[in-house]
Amino acid sequence: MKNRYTISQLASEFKITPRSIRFYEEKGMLSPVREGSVRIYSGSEKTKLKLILRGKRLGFSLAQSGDIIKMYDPKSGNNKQMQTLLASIRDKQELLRHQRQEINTLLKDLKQAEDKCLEALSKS
Amino acid sequence: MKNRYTISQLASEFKITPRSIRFYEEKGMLSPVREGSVRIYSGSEKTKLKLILRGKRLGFSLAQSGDIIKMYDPKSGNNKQMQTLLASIRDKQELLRHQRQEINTLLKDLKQAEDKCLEALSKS
DNA sequence: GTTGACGTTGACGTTAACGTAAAGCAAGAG
DNA sequence: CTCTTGCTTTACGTTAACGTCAACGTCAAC
Repeated sequence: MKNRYTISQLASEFKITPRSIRFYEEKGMLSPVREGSVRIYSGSEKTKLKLILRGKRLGFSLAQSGDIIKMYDPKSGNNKQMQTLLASIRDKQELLRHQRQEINTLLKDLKQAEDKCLEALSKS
Repeated sequence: MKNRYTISQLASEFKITPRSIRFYEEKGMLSPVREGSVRIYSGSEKTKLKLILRGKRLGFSLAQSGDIIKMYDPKSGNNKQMQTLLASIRDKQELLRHQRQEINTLLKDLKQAEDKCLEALSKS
């Protein structure tokens, strides 16, 4: 994994604007290193960005995506915090399984719609 | 399937406000019958609403949810329109399958995070 | 007959997630 | 040295998706 990305490299790779990346930083979700005043992104920062965008596509808010990201580094907090984290991880899993179920439902419905389309076309 | 719902019945059933339902109507996504001036929702209107909300949970915009809804009634348009509809149905299917894949990826990652949590807790 | 629950239509306010424009530094090309 | 390119910050604008509020109608109940 490469370890040096400029803001516009990431922007073009993920098809977003630099503005968005800076915005995510404002929200405390990214913390690139500075060289002088320019932002340099490490591989793990890039991964965070990827997770943010994936979250977006799945309909999560930035805050929610932020929560998910936090789950990736155990943060080595105390015992109680760990329990809390574990609980929220399981919540998120539950939510994702539910979402997957809804997608399956929609896919089934769309398959029916597709069939109706094909039938209509065959009769023309 | 019942065939008469008032706006607040639907609102409370779906845990949203009447305001939201009227908003969806403004956007042309619902068209309840009027009795005098009050809105009466049929079973199929209710189904539309359900689809709108499901779309929302899956991260679709209202416009996108609107597109999905249109796919459910073949509209009996002409041949060319049907082809277009079929194409967009397949696009949406593709998108949903992709989303499902992303969910699976996230679930895998969360499972790892969960394991790391459990391990950290067992050592305390 | 008025109170209260429920409905209506505007109109304006709000939040999230950026876009856009202004103004400036820093480094390489000509 | 100037020009261009890419990055920076600051600040205001925008869009989607509602929330909130005001002002009113209506019908049953007390």
